[in-house]
Amino acid sequence: MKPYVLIAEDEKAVSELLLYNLRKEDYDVGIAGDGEETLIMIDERTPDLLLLDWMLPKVSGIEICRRVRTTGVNPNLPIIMLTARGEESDRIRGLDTGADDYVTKPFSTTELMARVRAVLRRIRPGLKEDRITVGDIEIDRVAHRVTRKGEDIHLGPTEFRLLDYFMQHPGRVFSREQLLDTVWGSDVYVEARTVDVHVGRLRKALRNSGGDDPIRTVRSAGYALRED
Amino acid sequence: MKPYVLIAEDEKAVSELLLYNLRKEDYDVGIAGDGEETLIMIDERTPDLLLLDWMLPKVSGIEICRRVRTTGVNPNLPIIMLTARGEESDRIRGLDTGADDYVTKPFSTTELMARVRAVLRRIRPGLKEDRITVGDIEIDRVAHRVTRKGEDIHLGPTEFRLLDYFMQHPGRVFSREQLLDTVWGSDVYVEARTVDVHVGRLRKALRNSGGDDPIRTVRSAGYALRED
DNA sequence: CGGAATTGTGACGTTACTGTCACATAACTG
DNA sequence: CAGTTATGTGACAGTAACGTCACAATTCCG
Repeated sequence: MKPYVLIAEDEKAVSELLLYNLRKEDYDVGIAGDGEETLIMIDERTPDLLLLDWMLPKVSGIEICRRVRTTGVNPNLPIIMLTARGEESDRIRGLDTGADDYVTKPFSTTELMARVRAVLRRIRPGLKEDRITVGDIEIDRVAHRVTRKGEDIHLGPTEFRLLDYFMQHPGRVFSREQLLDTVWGSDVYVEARTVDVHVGRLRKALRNSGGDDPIRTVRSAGYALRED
Repeated sequence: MKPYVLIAEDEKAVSELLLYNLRKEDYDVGIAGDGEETLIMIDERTPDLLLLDWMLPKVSGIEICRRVRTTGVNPNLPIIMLTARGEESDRIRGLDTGADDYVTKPFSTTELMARVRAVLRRIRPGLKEDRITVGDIEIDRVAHRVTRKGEDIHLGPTEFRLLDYFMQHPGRVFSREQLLDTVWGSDVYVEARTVDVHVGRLRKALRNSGGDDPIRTVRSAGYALRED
């Protein structure tokens, strides 16, 4: 199951940047805009990680941190503090209140994501990342494995990437050119018709494990994965 | 019992400053001056926390970090990296290698102490076991012994580490580069194809004790251990 | 130091994947 | 319905990846 990361952040721009990047790394994400909301959302579903702004309306980040540590459902809930302040006294206060890590705004997203991975790896060692299920098809991007109705399906590298891409955007139609750009790479030149052949191979492989064709041909537009 | 903190730091001034402050906060403290010494001291008495300089003579800090994570007596040993470098790429590399936290020199002792408290306060769930079983294969990391269906299997050091790493992440595919980084070490250069040969040897050894090939080749991606 | 064990690497045969063509089939259009 | 356009698919040849072997280099150990 995907790790659930809760963002408690007042600034819209920051929280949406985080949302975007966390989703890209395949986490479940929730956003709380102020302190009260944060406490409620933690109660509703215990996050695996809390990205917590120091300054939050209504209830401050540091107060939330303290409450989680002393009274929360999961007192060990990993917390990464976000703050605009850089003064040392505050940093120490943040860590001593029980935050596991501390990032100063403006932060680099790449670095923050690395910290997120570091914290989550600690909490859930051997975490199964990156699994997507659409209908009866499941793709495990880490194990590089595809199953349909539990049955294993062998795909070549290109077919795998193709399916992977479709499954990241179920229902959406992609032109042959788009698929070539993203699945093949923008720097190689191959005929557009090649996509047809590989879609055909992918279909064949998926058909072998029962069920009907999950790929929809959209005439004069491209292909899409059925949402189901 | 007092927590035992091991300092691995080349600079005398820094390590003595740390020693002084850690003792003041009532920790047991050990000091290792270079990489080799660090590895020996970890063997002698497993620390509760390692303060690890990035640049160490003989064996680099990052290499020690990696070894602790992949082959150490306690792969979950908390590590705080100390470094003079501040470049982002290094910071990320440090975190991704498995460091729990990261402090840039010159650091404030008060802040570092706060981080030490933060790390030690944290409870580490799911300590890595001495023994792992995947399918009919069992690996005993303490006794350095591998069995399949009860039968003993002799593996060379590299094959052992390779299998160990696979078994820590069953099902997950690793590229040759990843395997070289983690199993061989980030500082040695060997051909990627070397992995093939060792995987071949591992396969052969495992096949000898009956059963079929537990290692899955993922074309153009790498290798993985079958989960079973 | 010398033999044994372990590890690295070039060579080579084999397999699997890929892109393209040619033609068959299906879908649109008027 | 016939012509046109778009799509499906088998065949094939070129290529890259793979597994294994043989041997070289290195390390280990007495």
